[in-house]
Amino acid sequence: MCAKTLRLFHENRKPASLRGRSFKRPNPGRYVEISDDERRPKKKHHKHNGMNGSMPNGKHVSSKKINGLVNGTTVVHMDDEPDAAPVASSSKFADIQRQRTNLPIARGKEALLNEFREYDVTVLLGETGSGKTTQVPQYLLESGIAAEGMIAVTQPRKVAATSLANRVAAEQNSRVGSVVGYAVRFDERSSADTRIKYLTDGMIFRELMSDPMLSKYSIIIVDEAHERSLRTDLLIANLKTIQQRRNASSEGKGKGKEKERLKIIIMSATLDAEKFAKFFSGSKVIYVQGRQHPVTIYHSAQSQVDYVDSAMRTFFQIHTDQPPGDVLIFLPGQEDIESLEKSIRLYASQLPPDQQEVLICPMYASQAAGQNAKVFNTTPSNTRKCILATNIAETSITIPGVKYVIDTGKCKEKRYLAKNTGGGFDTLMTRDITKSSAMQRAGRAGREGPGFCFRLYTEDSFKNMSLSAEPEIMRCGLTSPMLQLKCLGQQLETLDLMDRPDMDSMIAALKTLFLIGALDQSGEITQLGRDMAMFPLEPVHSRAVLASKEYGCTSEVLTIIAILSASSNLFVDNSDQRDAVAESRRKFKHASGDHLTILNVVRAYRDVALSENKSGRREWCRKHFLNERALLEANDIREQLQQTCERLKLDWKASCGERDEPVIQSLGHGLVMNTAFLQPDGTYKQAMGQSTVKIHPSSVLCDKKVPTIVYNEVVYTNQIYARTVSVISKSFLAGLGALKTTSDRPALD
DNA sequence: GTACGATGA
Repeated sequence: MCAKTLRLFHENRKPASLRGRSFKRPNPGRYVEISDDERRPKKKHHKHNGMNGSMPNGKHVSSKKINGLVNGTTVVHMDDEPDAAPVASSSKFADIQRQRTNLPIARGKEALLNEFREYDVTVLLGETGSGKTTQVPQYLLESGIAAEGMIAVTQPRKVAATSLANRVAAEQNSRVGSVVGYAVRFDERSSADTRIKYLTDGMIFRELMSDPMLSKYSIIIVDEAHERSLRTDLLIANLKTIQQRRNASSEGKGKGKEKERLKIIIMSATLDAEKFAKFFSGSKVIYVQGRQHPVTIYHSAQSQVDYVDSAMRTFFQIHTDQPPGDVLIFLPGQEDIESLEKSIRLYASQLPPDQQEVLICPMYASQAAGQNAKVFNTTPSNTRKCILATNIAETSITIPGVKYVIDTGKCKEKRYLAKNTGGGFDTLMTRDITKSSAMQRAGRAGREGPGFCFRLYTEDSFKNMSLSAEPEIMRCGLTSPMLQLKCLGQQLETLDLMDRPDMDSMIAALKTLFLIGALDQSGEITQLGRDMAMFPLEPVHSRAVLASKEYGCTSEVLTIIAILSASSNLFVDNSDQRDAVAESRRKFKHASGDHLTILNVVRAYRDVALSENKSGRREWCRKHFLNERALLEANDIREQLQQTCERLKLDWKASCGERDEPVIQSLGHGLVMNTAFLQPDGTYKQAMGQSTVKIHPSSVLCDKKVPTIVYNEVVYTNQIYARTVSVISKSFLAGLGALKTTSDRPALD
């Protein structure tokens, strides 16, 4: 390959437009197309001499320019004014209203409303941000279709729910929390006046527990349904039966009962529409045309084995040949981001001095928040920003100024491997992205003007990609959803889902729930199980909290569980400074293992928090390689858990002082199936399963050869590793029945 | 002898 010219990109002959090509309408007669006739005129592309140029490593790359629009829309820029003044000055308000009427969806307003009036379920197709998510709820409210009920708009992510509510409140010239409100975990703004409520799908699923018919709402809009998040799938399944019951009971009761009826609107990207339409028989599919700046897509001519190296070469090709504009590179994970950062730095330092500077911004969820925020800083003059990001930049965060996207075509995906013993493993594997993901990534180049996307895979690879990701419910552990459904009197096994998970995963979840006492032998939920479902935690964790009552150590257990269930890791890890990280961790080390080590860290942080200000605390965390975000989030979680404890009459202040046994034994009640005993070769054999696990090298117990262990989770990489490990006494395990043979347990299948 | 895609309650 080194001798001959590497032709990286080739011409993509047809525009990758969705309309009429990739997207086939299953039944054209059922569709209403609402589009603007005079589409935004395509701007003439800046004429340049193709993409020819020599790369820093001497390799020659060439390709031709093509035209092509990626896919719909994105006209409303949610990030523009997330905190617009509640009562805007008249000119600003007029400006907002002008923007509203300029949206493509505005022209179809009356046609849309007619469909909403007529059909109980509508599937509304169009890209995220086309205006449908902000406008449709307002149209429904203003037209009176919602009657006296509320309109719920569900979102898979918290930031989306809050920023949408802010935007729509501004459009209604009101303050968030009055007519337009939102509800996400740890943050709610709504009042008796609230008619449009943006909330996370997890939030509305929780509401089912106290209001199984969701009677407050007359219209429920499920947005981003194509993402098929676990909670969206569960919500959709429930909405179907709720609607059947509500609309059946409101028949023949006259007009006054109109608000009891429920209307459902499913909003999705254009792929996969038929599945939703099929699931809701009698639904109407509506297609909303959107618009976006054109994005020119290049595919590589040959498949690229080393995508990090290709990304580096492509970046410099853009940097040396192309007009200003920031570059966004999609990579699967932190490791690749770090290695690409190094090589770009190395080559950038060798560029001739008349070249623009390169500013590299790595971006991934586990990175410190301050580092991630750097992408939003304005780029210094004579500098090109190069953002190296994971999937976080695909949906969650929108970065302004991006004109070029480099797409490696890879992402990481978690998968749960069910074991018939109850506990399974999570694995994280790098895999090819899907078509919808590829289009979403390309679309990131066309938010502010015409853009370019370089795909480091061939056009054939693109064609062979699956349409959209496998629904989350098919690839994750099910103990928590199964328990919540049991609480609602439902069975995951028989629920009318769009996709049903494997039997193995469901059996594993049933066994786990039985072993921790949430279900009895016949699979019925126990009182203990109902108490467990009250906590916003994984059942194995809520079991530990409940067990702490007998041991008088709820305070300690809550602290540990809050950290374990925070979304980011407490210990930051940086491959360069591994030794320093290990050294600093030793200061907090507790002989019994990682759980009490965590407790030591939180206690130390609390002491620091008493004497230091915000920056002092941050500095202390940085010095000790601790993720302050995890500590802050855990603090919020702990407060929420305390409230749940109060409802259950559980004294959350109960403390066992410096004793460690009570804490570990409480955890043991929840993590029964996550126990193992030492074998002669130094590995551990699971007490409840056949697998052999090793203690993860990051554990304080690694190489300590303690006889029996309890651990928070297993991750399968090259080997099966137990993470967050503590010593547990053998007699305690025997008492739990964890060392008995599997034949003692009743058959659950 | 070493993992860390993204979410959510």
